[in-house]
Amino acid sequence: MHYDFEKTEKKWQKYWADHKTFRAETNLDKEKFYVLDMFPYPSGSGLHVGHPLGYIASDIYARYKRHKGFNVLHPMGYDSFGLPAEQYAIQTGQHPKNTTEINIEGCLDDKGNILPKYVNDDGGIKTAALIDKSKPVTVEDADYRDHIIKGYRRQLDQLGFSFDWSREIRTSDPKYYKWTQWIFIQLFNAWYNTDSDRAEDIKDLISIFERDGNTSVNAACDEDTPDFSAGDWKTFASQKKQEILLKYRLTYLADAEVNWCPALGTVLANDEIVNGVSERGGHPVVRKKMTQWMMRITAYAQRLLDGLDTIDWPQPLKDAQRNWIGRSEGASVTFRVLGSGSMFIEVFTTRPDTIFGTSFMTLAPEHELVPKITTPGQKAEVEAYVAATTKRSERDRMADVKTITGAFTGAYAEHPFTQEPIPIWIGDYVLAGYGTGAVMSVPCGDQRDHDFARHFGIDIPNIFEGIDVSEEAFADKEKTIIANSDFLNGLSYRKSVKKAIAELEKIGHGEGKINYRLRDAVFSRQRYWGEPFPVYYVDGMPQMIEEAYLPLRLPEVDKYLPTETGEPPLGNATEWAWDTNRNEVVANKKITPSARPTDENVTLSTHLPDKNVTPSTSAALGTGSVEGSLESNGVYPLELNTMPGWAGSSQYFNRYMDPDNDDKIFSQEAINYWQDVDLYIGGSEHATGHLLYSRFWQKFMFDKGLVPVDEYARKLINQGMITGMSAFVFKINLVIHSVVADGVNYHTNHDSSFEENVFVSKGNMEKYLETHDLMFLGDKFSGYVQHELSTLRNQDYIYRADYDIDFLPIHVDISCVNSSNNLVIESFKSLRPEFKDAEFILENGKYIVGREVEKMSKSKYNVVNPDDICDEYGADSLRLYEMFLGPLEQSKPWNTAGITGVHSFLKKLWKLYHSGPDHKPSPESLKTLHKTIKKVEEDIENFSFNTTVSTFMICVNELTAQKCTSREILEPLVILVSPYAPHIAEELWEKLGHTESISTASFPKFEEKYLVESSKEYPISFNGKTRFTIELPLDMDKQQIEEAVLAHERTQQQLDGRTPKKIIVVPGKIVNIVG
RNA sequence: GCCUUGGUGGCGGAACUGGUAGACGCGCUGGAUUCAAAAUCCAGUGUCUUCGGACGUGUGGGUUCGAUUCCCACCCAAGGUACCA
Repeated sequence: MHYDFEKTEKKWQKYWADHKTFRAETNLDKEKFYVLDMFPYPSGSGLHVGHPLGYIASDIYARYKRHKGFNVLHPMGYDSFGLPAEQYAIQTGQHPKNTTEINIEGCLDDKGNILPKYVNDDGGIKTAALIDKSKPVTVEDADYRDHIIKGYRRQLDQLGFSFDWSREIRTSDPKYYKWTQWIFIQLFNAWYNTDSDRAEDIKDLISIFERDGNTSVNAACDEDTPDFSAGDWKTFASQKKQEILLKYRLTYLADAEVNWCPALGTVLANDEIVNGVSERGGHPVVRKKMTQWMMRITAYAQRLLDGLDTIDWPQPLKDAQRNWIGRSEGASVTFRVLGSGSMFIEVFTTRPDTIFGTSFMTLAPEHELVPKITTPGQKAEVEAYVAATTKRSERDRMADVKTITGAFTGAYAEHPFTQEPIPIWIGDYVLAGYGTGAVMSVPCGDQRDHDFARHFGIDIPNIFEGIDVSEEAFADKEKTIIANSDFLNGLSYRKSVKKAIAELEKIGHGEGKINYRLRDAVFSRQRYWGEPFPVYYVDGMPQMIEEAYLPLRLPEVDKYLPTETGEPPLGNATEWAWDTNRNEVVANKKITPSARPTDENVTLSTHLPDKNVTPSTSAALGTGSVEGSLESNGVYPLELNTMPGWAGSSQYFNRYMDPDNDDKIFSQEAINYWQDVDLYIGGSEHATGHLLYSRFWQKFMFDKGLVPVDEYARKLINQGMITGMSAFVFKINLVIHSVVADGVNYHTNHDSSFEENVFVSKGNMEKYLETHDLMFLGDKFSGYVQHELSTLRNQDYIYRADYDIDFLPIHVDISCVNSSNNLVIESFKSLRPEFKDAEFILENGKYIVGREVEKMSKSKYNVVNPDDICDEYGADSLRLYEMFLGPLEQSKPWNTAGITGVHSFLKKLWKLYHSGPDHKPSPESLKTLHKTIKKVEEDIENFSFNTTVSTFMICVNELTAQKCTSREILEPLVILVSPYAPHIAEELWEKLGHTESISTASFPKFEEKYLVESSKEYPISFNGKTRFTIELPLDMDKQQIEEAVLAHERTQQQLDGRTPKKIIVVPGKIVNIVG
């Protein structure tokens, strides 16, 4: 009976689905274990072999925990809002809802036939259902399956994962995003009390305002929040009160400097920008002021930092988050601007101990005081400089950090201690967005200040004892001893910082302060395919839709682009107004007349002084009628922005615990039982995005008393990338150039290049590069070169003619390359028609391609599809092989050839269970089994899945050699294997006579007694180098071992008459003879 | 520049708290089986060698009876981050 993996795998996948084997239920009698994967964005191009790596690992762990008796929650879903579906919609008009559904469900039925709803009347297949849109196909085409989207679900199912699909969630499903909107409302109705260090209800804040005003409130709020008394509060109009409350809410509207990406027509968060361009598409990003929803994540900066100490996450990931939050300890210091009366410049410094070394101050060019303090004489220069910096893009400024630029404002500040005047400069090395946008410049202690001072000829006073600072700033805190600094003289760094802060506080010029790099997160996106905000505007002020009327569903639109007036795509909707009487979405035309957006009232600007605010959300910011107004009919414009991609992923892990609950985000029973994620597996690219935002929301939910713990994932593992083995052909790139003499001058012409495609085999290319001999590049080509050169050289006006050759590597599809790196030229030509006339220069009759490890991607033609691997070797082989490839967290290259190793292991395993009747096990077999149990259990607990696979191989090799057919061995063994290769395990389990699934069979118990040995092969080493081994009984003591070893003939031979100086005996381990 | 992770055969990778470096698999070589191929099975496979052995875990030092493992300095690669005051 041979191993028919196809039949076996289909059979058990069906069994698991039919019997709902992996359905998780709250079960108070069993200990819970929650294993979570980062849910995927279902893209149309499907999975490649790299994608399932983490899912396989988590599945193994989940299955292992079931064998260990845990009640395991192992859910899966889709992060299904996102840009690709929207861009596809813009191109084709297909509704993102439909393409998303097809990407998940696929468009085939169980038998592989295309579903009728994806077939057009003419028999063609609707484009959304195609992988390759360039090839229209019909159902009659034999190979249509190659062009059809198979669907994420089907691709996942074929790998035999033990997901509880009854808990599936999709972020774009209104039943799910209802709760994303709900959390948004909770955040809106909350403020952060710094005294209690938690989020509290906004109603409580209003009570405080009514009682005491805001002067006694210690809260996370906007910088520009004015002070007011209880009396003031009572006199404020409703609108004014709402404006003030917005400055405290955990999600708030503000006109912020945002990263605007014109090409994508949307703003981007900091973590969506890489090297100054958009992460998606690489488009330029500019700074722009826009009114946007923001998340007050900065309120949680310290707790996000502290929480990292309590969770078992990878060090690099924790470091990335710490870095991103960027806490620095220091002091804020205020400097009075001389002759200005009461203007002050506030700076943040981490080195208050160096305050006596301040010889100038530098403001960011955008600093608000710049126009106010600049003297008439310096005005022209300063304005020119400010104008020049504004023109430079963020990217230019980043790229060019070496050039020192700046301008003197003509103004002076007063040193808080010495009262000396300090010149105030502006310079773009000071960033407006960090700290206060101003620094006290201490050139002796900071290299940037030093460079600036030297460049502009400013004094460099020295305040360090015994250090020369004329050439370079001195920043070594540990070696610092302060001098020339009045009361700080002679003190170390630590002491002088303390003392300086104390003195500053005494004179009211500063205080100890902690500064964070973390900024509040922009939460608005000018896109269609995202969660709508549950927000409408009355009188320009945002109002929340009542929870009972959620979800607010995405409206239908004609097109998915911004409107002609520059509004976000939702501006195209004609039914997008909120009727506050009927609590439903109604047509825009019903909006209260005065609430309609007009050109004059588009800004929310009563508290927003800046004139440059872009009305990107003009309808959203329209003036609604005042409450109780006579003309109000209660219909108001809805918000036109949608939420960013991370909104839906910030609480999904909790929703899985109770995914169908329509009354609550989740029941308290469910959250109290399942608590938190025990193991979370996913990519490290989410370090400063999803993994930070979700921790923030979890802490908020914790403050609200909705979740029992404030960190949601105890352990996190970043799976490494599986890279592809790209293959290249090398195209000859020829340039012939000649130097022309016209009697007076010489100039170089690039006369011609070779237009034909000639590809040189790798060996020939290397030989050419070594020898520069044209014969390695083929007769035709070298003939061409010779001919061109001699033609040129025969011309009188040519002074010199020569050529350059280099080789352009071009990716070839790895399916055209065999395991010996030979190119199958015919398949290459048929896949790439543009090269159908290309010529190939072979070596030994073959074309050898170049290989390089690269990220797997379609554009690199190096993608390996798991479907193909499953067809040829089966899911169990694929699962084992992905684990066998190397450590989970490491990145490693895929090499399909190697899979035969694990595949033949499975065949050997199968044979072991089909080779004879039950016998009593031999002691050797028991030993083999128990050392396997021990090792496998240790390895799984350490997530060392690659070594487990080797252990299985060793075990099966040994049992085969022992001709073991004993049930007492084979039954525990198949349980060990089951998490890794579940299909074959179920089949063999059934073969052993079981009628129930193996999935909850109890994990075998390791028993030491089978491993006890009576003797040991002692390695005998001389000066640490092992030379031979001697078998000795284990019960010998040191003395006996030493005697036995010294008496051995090979020892005498090795010593060659010398007397050993020393003999180290470690019983049970080693003997080392020195001398 | 800074932070993090890593560097072991032709390749992927093993090696527990310092104790026989190269497990396991791929590839390669030879053999068996076969009309032949595939599949399967057996043997070998770090380098050099005067066949005694010598040398070998990025480089150079150190600690130790003994170092891939611990310490110091440096080199290289990958990822993150950057005028962060």
